[in-house]
Formats: sequence, structure tokens, C-alpha cells
Amino acid sequence: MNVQWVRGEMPTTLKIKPPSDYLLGRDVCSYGYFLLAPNRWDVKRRVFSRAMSLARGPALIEVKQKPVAGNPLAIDVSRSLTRPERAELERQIRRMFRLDESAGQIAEFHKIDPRWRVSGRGRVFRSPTLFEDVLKTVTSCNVQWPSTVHMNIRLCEVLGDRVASGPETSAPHSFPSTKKIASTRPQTLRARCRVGYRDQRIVELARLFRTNPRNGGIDQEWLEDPSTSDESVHDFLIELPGIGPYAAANIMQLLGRYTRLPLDTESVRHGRTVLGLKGPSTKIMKRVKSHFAPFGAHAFRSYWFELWTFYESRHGPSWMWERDSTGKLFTASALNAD
DNA sequence: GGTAGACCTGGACGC
DNA sequence: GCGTCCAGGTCTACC
Repeated sequence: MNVQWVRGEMPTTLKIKPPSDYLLGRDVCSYGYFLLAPNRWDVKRRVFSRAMSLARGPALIEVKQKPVAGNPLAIDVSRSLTRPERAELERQIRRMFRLDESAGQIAEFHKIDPRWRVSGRGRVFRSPTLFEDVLKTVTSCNVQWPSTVHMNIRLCEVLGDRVASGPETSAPHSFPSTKKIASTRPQTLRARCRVGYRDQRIVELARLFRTNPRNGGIDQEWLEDPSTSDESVHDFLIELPGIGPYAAANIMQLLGRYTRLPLDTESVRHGRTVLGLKGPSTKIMKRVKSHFAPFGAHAFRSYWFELWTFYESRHGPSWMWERDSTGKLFTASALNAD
């Protein structure tokens, strides 16, 4: 997909200097969310694109990099940007691509787990906002991957803002805002976005993001503050609607806190097929947890890249995966099959 | 602290 | 084409 330029608006190009080890294809295609709407990864062109939410409305971006680590990221934007919008866009891109994790910090991880030194893996793709990360986590709970893909497509199409790009009918949409979801009826979410029983919980989460932390709302700064303990963050997250042990641990890794593992049926499958563990699921989950405990503050990344490497051994390099064909690949039956 | 069952959806399967 | 079963994490009730 090429950027569809907005009529009457001058497109903009930004350049961002990433960390010296940053490689777009490897570091974007490092977590399943790169396959979820509104994200798009163009396999042939090796270009990342999506609609971004900005003050004057959504803008489509295309991000590319010459495939040499540390080369600048070239970001084509479908319209002109005000100075605050430019700053906001850069902030969101830095979050999404984890550009604030320096090459030195990734090297620290490789010291603890040298298996990923050659490939350079270390950054885990996430969303431009914490709200999108939380909702993507909720839509990944208690469903198989194709349903998660579908829910995110529908959330964007039904409640996201459409990029004004001329007569095209398939114009991209942004991820819906907290404001939009907070004012949406749960029945609408259920009927049109197919989120099922998550409807009320999703609306409540959006409202909590819009509530002042003094009144019980979600305090993003506090959650992202390195001086806040992992324990405190976990205790807060687990109290949120729709967030259980798996989701809390997953949101923690998305916050850059890698100590805990989001243990799910995939962890059990991995424990059985790759680590050779035997016994009931509950026991295997505990053993997977202790298996990665020696990696300490980097446990999640050691665990995750082991899983990711397994997926790539089955389906080829992740930068070759197409969203519409991954659905059937990432089912328990497909992954358990020899 | 541990466990059982309900919650929903989409896909697989059998007829 | 229809009905049934199953997978998936969270939540509540219960022991």
C-alpha cells in the first residue's frame, strides 16, 4: 500500500535517527501486534504503515529504512503537520518501535542471554499508546488468533477515524480513541466489533483511561515511571476490568517490565514441545516460569524470542508473514502438528 | 489457595 | 446448510 496523499494538504517526510543497532524489519516483526489493525507490514516493500491519531485528525504514515542497522527511519506522512503534531507523532513512533531502548540496553540483555546476540533481537514491537496495547491484550484473551485479528479490524473500521484520502473505499482507519470507546454502547461493541463478553470491560477500561488518577483513573506516568516497582504495577493492573494474570504480565512487558511471563496455553505448548516438560498444564506453567527465572529482569524477552524462533522455524522469517495468512498458522493444532 | 463453570466467538467436524 | 463441539483467559462462587 502506498501512502494516499490527502488532497489539498502537503505531504511531510520525517527522518528519525534510531539506535545504532535498530533494524526495521527485525524489530517491527518481533511481536504479533505488528499484524493487528491498524498496523500493516508490506512484505514485498518491507514498509510499515498505519493511520496515526493526531490533534487535527488521523494521518497515514509509511515507515521505511535501508536494511542496514542504525540507518535513519524515513517516515512519509500523508498530510502536513503542525509543530505539536510533529512532536506527538515522533513520540508515538518512538514508543511503538521502542527507540528509547538504546543499543547498550539491548547489549545488556544479550549479556544475560547470548543466544540472541547474532540475530540482534531484543526489542519487542508495541503500540503507539498504552491504551491500544491494553485493548489489544484484552482482545487476545480467551480467543484464538484469527478472532483477535478480526476484533482489531472491526474496532478500527467501526470506531476509528477514517483517513481522508479521496474516493478510495478502503481508506485506512486509526485505532479508536479512549473518548470514542468510552462513549460507545457495549451492545454496539458486541454486535459490530464482535468482542463478545468483553464489551462492558472495554468501555470501562476506556473510561478509566479518561478518569483523573486521583479519582481512580489509570495513571500512565506512574505506570511508566521506572521508580514504580513491578509489584505495584502488577497489583494495579490486575484490578482493572478484563485484566487477569496473563493480561497483567503482558501489559507489563509492553511497559518495558520484562520480569514476569504472560503464561497461557502457548506457554504450555512451548513447555511440552520445545522444553520437553511433562505433566498437567498447571504444573507445566509453573515449570516454564522457573525455567526462565534465571534470566531475571530479562525473563520475558528470553521466553518470547524462544517462542518467536519456534514460530519462525515453522513458518519462515516473521518479516515474510502476511496478516491474512497467519490466522490459520497460529492455532494450537497447527503448532502442535509435526 | 485452588477449582468448577459461565462467559462469547469462530472454526472444525459430522450429518 | 445446520447443529454440535471445542479452544481460549477472566471472573465469580464455592470449598
